[in-house]
Amino acid sequence: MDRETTLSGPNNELRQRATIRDVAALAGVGLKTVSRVINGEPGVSPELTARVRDAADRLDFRPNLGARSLRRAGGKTATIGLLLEDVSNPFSAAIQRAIENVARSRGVAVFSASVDEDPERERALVSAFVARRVDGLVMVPAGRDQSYLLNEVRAGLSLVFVDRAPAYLDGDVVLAANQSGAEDAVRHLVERGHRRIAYLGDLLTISTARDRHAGYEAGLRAAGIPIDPDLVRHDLHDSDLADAAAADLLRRREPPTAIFASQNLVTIGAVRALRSAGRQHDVALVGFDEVPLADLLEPGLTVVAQDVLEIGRLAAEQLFRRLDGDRSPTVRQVVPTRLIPRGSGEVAPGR
Amino acid sequence: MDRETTLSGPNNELRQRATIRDVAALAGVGLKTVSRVINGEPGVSPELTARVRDAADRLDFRPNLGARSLRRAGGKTATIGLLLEDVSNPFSAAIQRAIENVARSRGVAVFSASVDEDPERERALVSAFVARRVDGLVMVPAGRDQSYLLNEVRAGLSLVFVDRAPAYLDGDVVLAANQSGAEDAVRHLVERGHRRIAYLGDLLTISTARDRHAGYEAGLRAAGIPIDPDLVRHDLHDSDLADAAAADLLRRREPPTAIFASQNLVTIGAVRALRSAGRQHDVALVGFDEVPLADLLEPGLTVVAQDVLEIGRLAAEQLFRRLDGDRSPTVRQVVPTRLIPRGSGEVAPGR
DNA sequence: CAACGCTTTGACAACGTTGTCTGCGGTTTA
DNA sequence: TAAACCGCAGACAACGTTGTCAAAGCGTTG
Repeated sequence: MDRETTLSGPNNELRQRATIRDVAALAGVGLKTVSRVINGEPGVSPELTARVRDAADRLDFRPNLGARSLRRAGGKTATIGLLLEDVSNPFSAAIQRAIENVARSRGVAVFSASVDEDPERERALVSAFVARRVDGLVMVPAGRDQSYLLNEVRAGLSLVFVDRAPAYLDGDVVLAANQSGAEDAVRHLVERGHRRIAYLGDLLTISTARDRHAGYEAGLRAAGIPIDPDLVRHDLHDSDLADAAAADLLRRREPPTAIFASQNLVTIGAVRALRSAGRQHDVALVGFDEVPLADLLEPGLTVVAQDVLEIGRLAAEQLFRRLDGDRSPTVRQVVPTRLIPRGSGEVAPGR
Repeated sequence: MDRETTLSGPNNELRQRATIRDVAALAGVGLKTVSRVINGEPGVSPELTARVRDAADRLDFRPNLGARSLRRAGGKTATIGLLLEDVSNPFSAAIQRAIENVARSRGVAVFSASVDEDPERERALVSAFVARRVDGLVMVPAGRDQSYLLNEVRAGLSLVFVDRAPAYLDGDVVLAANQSGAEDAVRHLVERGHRRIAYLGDLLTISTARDRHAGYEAGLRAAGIPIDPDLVRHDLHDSDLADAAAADLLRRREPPTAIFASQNLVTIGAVRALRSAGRQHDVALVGFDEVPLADLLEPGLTVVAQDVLEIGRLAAEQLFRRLDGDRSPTVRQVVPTRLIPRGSGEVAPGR
């Protein structure tokens, strides 16, 4: 078979993309008639409809959505933007996928971008998406102040926050039960006899980290265990920092008998530190958020799992509800977490 | 501090977004003058420039990029599309991130979408992106025939393929050294004395899977080992299928002493099967492509790693080269793989 | 048979922006 | 002193599409 087509062949002249005008000319009808056929509007005779369809096919006509949304009332672009922490981390990736699924069913295209915890980048990306007139935005806020978005919202932008609540702005949010999930983790450890439970947490600028830390403290308080500030480490934003912090804790005179790691990468760092010290079977570990292959480690990794796909799905649905005209007061949706025991969280206090 | 802003407050009327016309009116100048200031074109007096800037700020003016690209010559939208297998798998996510990094530096926004190995969806997504007039597309082809893209390319769309070569279309490609990487894996196992080496592979419709399979066969041939079709399993597109296939192989009368798993999820399935059978220290395993936490498993997982970020980066750079007007013949860039021994691939043949 | 109504069609303006071109003062040059 | 030129400003058309409206054709009604 000889169907191979080559871009450098003689047929390579770049002909302009056909417009509605070209189609009209070829079909021998007026512009508006073509427009009507394309949009399936009624009131065009079967004969002309066929002629237009044929001409459009022949010219490989593709309506220009940009031009359309410029003209159409409301100016919807059937496009949304997604601001994530980092598209390549599994949490962000799962959110993105869930949102894509909902958007797909509505013929809406999705821009996505990584904010990398940089407030300036957050603003720049919002600006870039607004310049492209996205209908709405799903975002994980990074900065400490989202009030700058008010103007956009007034101008008609719909907005839903995921994973973290916005600051200085009232908006729809979908997030995990961070505090109660962290409390569950601590209770789980306390029930197994632990009293020296360390906390390893992400950047304190991140509201989710603060919530989980609050849950950690609440869990200890509920058990009547005093909080030992020496067992608490914040601002561990990657797994190397977490590894180092955990290693440091393990070297203390009175090391913790259990660790609560409040995030993905932090958990991985803690696993590494325990491995290096050969303590993975002595010191208990519960992580917040699922880790890939957690069940294949030894011991299996006990985690407080978030239903990330559900969080993404709810966020997308809330966004589309707003896009469909829902003007009711803002909503805060909390998705429950689930503690999954796999071994590491069931290690008893040693000695 | 009382900066909290509420979307349901009295200031909530939706005022239209300001246009260049509003800015011109407020500044008391002509349209074109505003346009010049926005675009930093020379030839506007400092005084008027200041007036326009001020008016634009006051109205929170954001130029409409859609309208701009409609008018501007060439009609570039500073937007590209990305078609991946599934944004939520680590390979796709890494590609996406690498491409975003390059696009970011050029002020280009990125649409992304998951094709899920569905050729119809591939076409639908291309269509959706073309309708939005993306300047270019980076894609992992899913269907068996990409010749339908020729019309788009003629109409000026730039196109780069990643991870797999297109079929029936000549286009730029960036991919890993699939065949030689697979050969390396087999050689590694042969050197440790294995002769019964199983192959677990992804869908044969995927060119990458075919290439890796070819590498597997070449590796065996080079070692003078006859190919045993009973040790070869294709079309394992998720880790459950791979798990089942591996379990089945292990139950055979003459089980393999080593397994080559030709893809991410397949490798994970194989790990699970070895674990369930308690054979992870008897049967060697080498996977193609990195697996998260591979170093934390026991034994550590030996893999042929692809430099995914590099692949993504090269693809994006090639795309932008095309967008910048490069019309040279199409290029095929092959990124070398690297075998990372971590334990599972160094298990000696048993008994 | 005039008046009306219905269906089908297309001319035209407009969406927000920028490329082209012309106009206006003022200066330099022939 | 006229001619040419400069720097600056804005009027206008156009990009590809759709909303509005009017016209044309044709049948129905009083």
